[in-house]
Amino acid sequence: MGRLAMSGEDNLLKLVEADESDDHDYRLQNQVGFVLRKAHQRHVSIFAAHIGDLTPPQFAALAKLYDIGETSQNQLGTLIAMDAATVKGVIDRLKARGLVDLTKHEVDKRRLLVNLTPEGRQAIERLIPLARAITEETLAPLTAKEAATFLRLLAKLA
Amino acid sequence: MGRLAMSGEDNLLKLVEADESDDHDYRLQNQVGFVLRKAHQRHVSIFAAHIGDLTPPQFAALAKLYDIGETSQNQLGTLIAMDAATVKGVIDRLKARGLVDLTKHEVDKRRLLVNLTPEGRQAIERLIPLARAITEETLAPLTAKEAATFLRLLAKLA
DNA sequence: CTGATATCATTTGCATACGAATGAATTTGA
DNA sequence: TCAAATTCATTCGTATGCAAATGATATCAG
Repeated sequence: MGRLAMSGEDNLLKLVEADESDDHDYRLQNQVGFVLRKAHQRHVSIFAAHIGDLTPPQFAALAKLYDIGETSQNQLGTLIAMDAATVKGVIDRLKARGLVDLTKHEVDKRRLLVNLTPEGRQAIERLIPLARAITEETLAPLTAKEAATFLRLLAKLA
Repeated sequence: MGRLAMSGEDNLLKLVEADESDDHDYRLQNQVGFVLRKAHQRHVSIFAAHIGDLTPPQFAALAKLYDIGETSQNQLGTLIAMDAATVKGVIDRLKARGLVDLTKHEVDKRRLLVNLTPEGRQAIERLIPLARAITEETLAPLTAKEAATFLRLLAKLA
């Protein structure tokens, strides 16, 4: 690995100018972090175009609750990759909209149990078909084979 | 495309139970947006471990200025994929730390020109080698061949 | 049993990220 | 030329995202 944009020629010059040329070989556009950030931005934009009244993290919380049922706020955060501070805000907003409700764990008084309300269940069932379309549109620049490869490699990175 | 996690068996049952089974086939972990978000989180974490005193967006701004020299704030935002409101905050913080300076465009009085200070130049030259290491570590779960494939497909998505 | 640890949740502070509204300056087009 | 449209920058509001500190509760070890 190392230099990503260095042609085969001009090696002598590169050696002579060493540091400065080396730095200017660095291209932001080729760095995985920068492109990852842009790809994520594009996906969020596609998501918003299909589902305007819910953010991807809010959707993730509902979808996970629909999948596994009642859990503690912290456990839910672990499952959808949010730290405690972030998940609290997401759940608070879902609660304010009546999509989840919160109850204290009877045995372990530290825990806050989160569950879908009937409205929340209805919402996620309505949204899942849209989410399938969002995934498809996000992957649309790739062929089916490329998409499969991409998802496999992305999963190894995440 | 469509259903991502449906086995070949149970098709009759699926048809009978239709909607409910269909919804429960949806797995958040397989959705490109969710995995993209997690991969991005992991990269930011690796970045922070190597470069603690600068965020990836701040680094991107410095790297781009180092690459192209003075530009307007808006143009810089376009080049590093940030909207006007976001880039303003990033530049304000870099200015507060003395890494960039701002001057008014003499001809077009709407524009705010951004440039590296000597300290900013020194900082980015020091950081670029670390950024190369960050890219390598982020891609470490992949073989060299996989990494090349991944970057090619990711670029098509972004 | 009890002091040390660990876990769950909350709060605060800071940094993206973006939509929408606003104001200033420039460019366009009839 | 001059009104309309566009561009650049700023501000406000809302929503992640994470580190660090705090408080309440639970578990563990001696």
